[in-house]
Amino acid sequence: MHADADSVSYLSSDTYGASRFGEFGEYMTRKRAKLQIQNTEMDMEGNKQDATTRLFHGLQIYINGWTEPSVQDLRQLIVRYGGIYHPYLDKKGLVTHIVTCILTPAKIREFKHMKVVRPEWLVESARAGVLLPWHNFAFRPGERVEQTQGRRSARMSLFEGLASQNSNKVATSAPCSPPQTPTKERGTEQSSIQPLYTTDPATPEQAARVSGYAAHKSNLHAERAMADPSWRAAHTSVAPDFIEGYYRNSRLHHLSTWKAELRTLIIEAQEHVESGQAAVWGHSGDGAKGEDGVSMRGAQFVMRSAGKGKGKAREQPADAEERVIMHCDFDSFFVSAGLIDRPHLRGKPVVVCHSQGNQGGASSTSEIASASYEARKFGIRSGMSLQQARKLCPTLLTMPYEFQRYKQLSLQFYTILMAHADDLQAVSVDEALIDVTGSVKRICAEMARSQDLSTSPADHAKGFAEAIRAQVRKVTGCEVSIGIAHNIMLARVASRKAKPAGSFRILPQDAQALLAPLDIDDLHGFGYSARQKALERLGTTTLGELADRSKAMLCDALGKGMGEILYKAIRGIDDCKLESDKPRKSVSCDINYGIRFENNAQAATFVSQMAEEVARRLDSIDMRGRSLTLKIMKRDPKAPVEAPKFMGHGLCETFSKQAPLIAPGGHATSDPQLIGELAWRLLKSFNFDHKELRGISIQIQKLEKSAAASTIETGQAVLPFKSKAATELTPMPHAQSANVDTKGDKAPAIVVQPPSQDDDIQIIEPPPAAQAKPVMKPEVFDLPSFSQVDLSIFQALPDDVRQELEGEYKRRSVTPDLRTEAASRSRSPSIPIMRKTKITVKGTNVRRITQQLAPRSRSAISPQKSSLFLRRAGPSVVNVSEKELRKLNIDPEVFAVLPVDLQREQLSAARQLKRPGATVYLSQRRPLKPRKLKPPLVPYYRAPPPRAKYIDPPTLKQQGKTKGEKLHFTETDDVQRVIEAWVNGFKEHPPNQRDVDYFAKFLTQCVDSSRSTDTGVEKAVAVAKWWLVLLRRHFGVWEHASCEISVTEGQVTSESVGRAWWAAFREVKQKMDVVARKKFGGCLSLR
DNA sequence: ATCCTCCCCTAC
DNA sequence: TAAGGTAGGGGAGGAT
Ligand SMILES: Nc1ccn([C@H]2C[C@H](O)[C@@H](COP(=O)(O)OP(=O)(O)OP(=O)(O)O)O2)c(=O)n1
Ligand SMILES: [Mg+2]
Repeated sequence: MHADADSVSYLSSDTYGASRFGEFGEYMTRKRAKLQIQNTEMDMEGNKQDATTRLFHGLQIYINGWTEPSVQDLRQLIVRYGGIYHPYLDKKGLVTHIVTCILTPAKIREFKHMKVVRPEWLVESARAGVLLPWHNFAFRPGERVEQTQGRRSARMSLFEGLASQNSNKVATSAPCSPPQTPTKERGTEQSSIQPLYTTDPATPEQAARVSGYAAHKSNLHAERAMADPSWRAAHTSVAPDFIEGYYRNSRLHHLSTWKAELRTLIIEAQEHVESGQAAVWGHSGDGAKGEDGVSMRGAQFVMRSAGKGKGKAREQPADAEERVIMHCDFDSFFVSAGLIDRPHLRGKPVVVCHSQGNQGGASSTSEIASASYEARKFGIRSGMSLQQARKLCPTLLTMPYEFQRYKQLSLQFYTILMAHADDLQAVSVDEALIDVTGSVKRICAEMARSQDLSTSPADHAKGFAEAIRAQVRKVTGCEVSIGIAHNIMLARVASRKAKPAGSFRILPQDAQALLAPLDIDDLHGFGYSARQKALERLGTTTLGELADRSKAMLCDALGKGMGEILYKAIRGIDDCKLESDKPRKSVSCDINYGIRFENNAQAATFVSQMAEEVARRLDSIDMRGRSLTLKIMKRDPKAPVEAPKFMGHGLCETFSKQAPLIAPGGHATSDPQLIGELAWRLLKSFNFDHKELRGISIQIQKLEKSAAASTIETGQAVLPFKSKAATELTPMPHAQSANVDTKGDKAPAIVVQPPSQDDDIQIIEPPPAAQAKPVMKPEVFDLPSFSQVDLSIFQALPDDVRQELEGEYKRRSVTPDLRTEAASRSRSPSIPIMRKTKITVKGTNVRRITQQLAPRSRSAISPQKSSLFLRRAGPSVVNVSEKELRKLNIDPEVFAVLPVDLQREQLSAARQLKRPGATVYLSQRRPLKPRKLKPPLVPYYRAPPPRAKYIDPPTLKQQGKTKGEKLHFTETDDVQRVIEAWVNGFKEHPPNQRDVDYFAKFLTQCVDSSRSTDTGVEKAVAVAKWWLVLLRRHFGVWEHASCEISVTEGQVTSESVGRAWWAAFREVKQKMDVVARKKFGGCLSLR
């Protein structure tokens, strides 16, 4: 597809920085030619999309009895043209028209006040390409015509409204929309009820909107199951491990958790950039808990430039109209992810839900998380129950959840976005807002210079978006769509317009016209309730009609805040800024599913388990709270004991109560005991019957950073072990055998080295060692405590610096025990010890050095410690003057701490680079000023893209030791060199399995041979980390790729090579873990 | 006016 | 079988 090639040029030209995806480079020379093509194509983008696919938009049709054409055909027709088909008439409020050929007298009476039409209406309208007046086709029983009046209010859909400026998308797709604002299936303005897609409505009002939902009916499956005491004991809230199992399977839980994690990662990345820490290398060990690779914790992103710095004023206010905001969102994310391993299902109606197999599907209340665009043509949406969907499409196919994969794809996605964005707001696992004002500006400037073709900025913004899309597609195999505009609200509107698989830009001057046909709930933040208020109090819900209401009127109807937002939105205005750095304000744990208690003790136990869960979450982010809110869902007296939804809460009344949460000293707390007791007290105060409880939520507010955040608690973990063996994976039903990731080892990796293009600098990657990350992920054993500081490095510091550091540790009541590395705490992770304080010794930022000392860096740097670091204050061991270093923008202080080989690497790269514009990440002595223009980069030259030429690769054995027996790399130094040579030698080839085995054997022996001493393990871990560093350096992007290694003959791509290396890595890591588990009861953490 | 509590709403 | 979680904006109405 040419779009691909063209867009690639945006990222790969020397103008924007070569992409790390090697093959992009080959496009460079053809840049201009391609631009021509691109421009031509864009001219044609005005092509009208087949607007007829929205012909029946807003229609909700029930087909009565026998018809000609058949019901099946009519249903296809309806959904094909954007209408909604109702298999039942149980929700008359939803249905706009009844189609029929024959009516019994009873039916005639029943339908007297409804719009009853003949099938020809649909057929003829479809043929005409326009919706004909329905009354011309009104059904007349006998001779008599009962003329129902009313016309379909032409509520334009988002897509109709924008049809004429459609982007390059596949034209045949049905419209789509997010769950809360589904394509407007509601019909007329007077009586329409908005369908709600959920499987378990909590109020009668909601229930009335759910098609096929009868609130008074019990779920028979559930009744039967609940009648069995042993089943209850095992599968409801009284089961001992209910919470764990529940969360493991809850998509919404994962969604929420990922979002919070992503926000944290973004904040961390910003902090690093701002502190001059540029690229930081860290990575995840494995999800410490049974979570097993689902957590994003430990991942890291590298931000291209400091976002709107906290505190610092944003450099250019950037004329509001000049901002370029992109809303990037995967197309049917869960489905797309699932299709990666199921290419045969592409193009079919598919959904992701728990219920698998087509057996129980007919009556399944399983909720659909995501529907393919093909499925959407049938009217299937996120949130629907499977049974409901099956009625709409009997041939519907299902796929299971693959949470781990979603996480991986998301990290890859974010990594790419981070490389291009000036600022980024994480919206969801599959969705982000990015500010690319600076990038686009640069592109425009460069384009204007390099060719006198004066193309408009719009073209470049769109081209840039396509380039990003192409890159994400290449790395993830999934489509994202991108909406572009000068503010967030419009970018969101644009992205919906862009879907699927497209991009779309809204220009300021077009905004109002584009918005006019939209409905109020097409706007982010406006949903059902706002729409109802607008309808009731203002008489309309379309933006065009609301445009003449005064601001006061809107505020009156919707409240001051929302009214003003709407008033502006209608005019294309949105002042909201990207929120990339907002701190969390609450932490909660909600469970409103499967709650069924038979006695008070069970309820009490459950509450205390939930309290433990919240406490865990608080600890994991080093927070404590001063306020607790308990929220309860209690069965509505009118509702059946067993809700229609299997184990759901059904119709409920909700209650909440807040109370101060106070620890003994009057302090904030995260103590599970205290939280549990308070929550239980509050629950009891309601005096509810335990049998009626259907949902419980504990929420902690008034958060404070825990004091322990800067303290080191003593704990047990000495080595970077996981505290507990990775519980065995529950492999996804469809787990690929080749996918190592789904086996025991979570891909230890999370750090995808982002392609850092888009800047006027050639691609360089950070030398892993150089950016050892100081900030430890708040993870159980991974603490940047003093005790973990590499003493050899510490001691190698100049005296004054070391003393200052010691003093600082002491000051923080951290007991620096220079004799042992043992101390470290078990839980509450810590914060970078010197996060807030900047300590300076002789003009040197000590913090940075401290960071170099962090354990992660130690091992990331290289397996060998002392030998390499035995140099001190001097500029470096390598023969270079401090002056030259400074000239090269290398901070001598930091340079000094690097291992020799990296010093050399860095030096030669910097020398080779010697491009004036290049900023070196280490050069942050000076106030890093030009934030966007000079993103902190690292003077590490990245090898050119793989070439076709074959290089006889060295083998492990060649490298050093005699082959076979007694693997004696006694010197880690040797091992390091061997690995490096190995990886370097095979950069363009997958590793030999024999070498992998050999290496695995060596490492497992290291682990195994260590008994009382930890030296063996330490060595093994260090070596593995070094390997990891090398792999990241060369194949960073593929780290999270799924692992099927499809090395089809002859087809050796950089991707297949990368994947093969990662697979090898995981294989070895797994083997090491097996031994480690046996010996130490835990996995090895490579943090 | 401004806060606090108990909601409701929205989003993914 | 199924796994309807969560954080944050905000409004109504009472306490201050
Ligand atoms: N009610 C919902 C809505 C979403 N999701 C999950 C599954 C989706 O794949 C993912 C992203 O949500 P989107 O709203 O972005 O929907 P999709 O990505 O599936 O489709 P699209 O973005 O193309 O509209 O979140 C969910 O589990 N339940
Ligand atoms: Mg999406």
